[in-house]
Amino acid sequence: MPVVAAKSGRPSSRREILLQAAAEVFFEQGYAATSIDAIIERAGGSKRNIYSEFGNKEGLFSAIVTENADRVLSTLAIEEIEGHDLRETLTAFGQHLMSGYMSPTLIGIYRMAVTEANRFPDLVRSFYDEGPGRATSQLAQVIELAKERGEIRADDCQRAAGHFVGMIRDNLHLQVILGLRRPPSDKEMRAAVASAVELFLNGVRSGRRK
Amino acid sequence: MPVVAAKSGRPSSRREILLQAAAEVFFEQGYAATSIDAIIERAGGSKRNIYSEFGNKEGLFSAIVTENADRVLSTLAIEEIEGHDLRETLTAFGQHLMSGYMSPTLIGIYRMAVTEANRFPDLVRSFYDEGPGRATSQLAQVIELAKERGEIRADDCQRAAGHFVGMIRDNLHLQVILGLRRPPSDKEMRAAVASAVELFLNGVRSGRRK
DNA sequence: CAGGCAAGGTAACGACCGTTACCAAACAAG
DNA sequence: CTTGTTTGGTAACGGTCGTTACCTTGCCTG
Repeated sequence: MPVVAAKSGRPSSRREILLQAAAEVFFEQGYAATSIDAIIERAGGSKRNIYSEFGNKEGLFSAIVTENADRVLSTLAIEEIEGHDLRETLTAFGQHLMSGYMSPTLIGIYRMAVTEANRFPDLVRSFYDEGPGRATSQLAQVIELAKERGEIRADDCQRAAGHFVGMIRDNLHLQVILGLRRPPSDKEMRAAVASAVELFLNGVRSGRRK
Repeated sequence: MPVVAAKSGRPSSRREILLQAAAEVFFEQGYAATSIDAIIERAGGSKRNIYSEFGNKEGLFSAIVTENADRVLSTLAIEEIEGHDLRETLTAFGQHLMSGYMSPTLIGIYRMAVTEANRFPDLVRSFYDEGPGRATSQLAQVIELAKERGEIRADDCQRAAGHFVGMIRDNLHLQVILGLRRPPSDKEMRAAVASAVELFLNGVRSGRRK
């Protein structure tokens, strides 16, 4: 009775194809509006494939979210907490953050997380914790260190970090999520991040002016 | 052949009941996962009601979004552009903005707009334009005036306004949208707005320190 | 080569959904 | 009271969906 976790050991290329096709359809149509037939139409083969590999529709969805999320959310992390220059660290982190948020995969997962929050509360919870939540906490550490070095003043570093990631998302992210515009180019992203960093730094910096 | 705009003149209380019940179910389950039966179960009567009043499911959905949005999005507007003190204006505006964003109605519409963007592009477009878009533009005007008065320096007022509304949404809005926490209390909202205003002002202010 | 076994395709089942045809009840007009 | 009309409830229809039973195919083993 292979109900659970169908043969996760074998690295099947078929599985990858199914996941890829399913992700595309899910991201376009949403969970409820996506039919297994539509996925198979894109992936080839038959429905029997999906039910052998993932059990059912929810299993397929969970697999997509967890596997893609693990891969994409890790890019939101800061690699070097101990950056020498705060402005450089913020800029680099902001760009990482923004290109992560703007990636098609994260856009798709984000969209689904919003509407399927009631159906998959655990998935959504871990999505937030390991993505935006962790990124914000890491940034808060960076800010805390800069505060201890006396470079900035901040009452609540966690809150300040939240403000920063909020500025990074901005209306740009909202517009992309709503399908009102395409993701920004690298140049646009750099400009937006630079502007946010400037605003953030000069609002938090203790002494000198640039 | 009453296909269009079924008798919009008469102020029917029945219509209000249907809209209310439908909004609740739509907001909870999403568009695709909501059945007409589920709405009727909550509103009473029979499906014939809905099809007489709204034509079909899409018509019902459009009615919900437009009527609710008109009412809620107007609260995002700034009443007095010519505020005397910038900090006061930003604070008042930020609180308006945040309580608007956190209202159950806007949360629900926001959730649906995200996933049904492909199905209702015009609705989503006008939702953004008349809501976040207009709010940001109005704020940009306020900032522009303050800049002309020499109170602040800002390269791009539209962008700065975007940063501000981004800070207002913050992770709080994201968490509420994802169903990870309940909307903040008035006290929490005031604290978050005050913090954002402080960060924004000191990053943009030309001369003095507080 | 023969036999068993896993994998995949086909088609069907039962449930549900949006929509509408049909009918009964309420009501207005004469 | 009678008749025509409008409103609202019932039930059914066509279609789709998730899921699975059944069967064919090809492969592995002896």
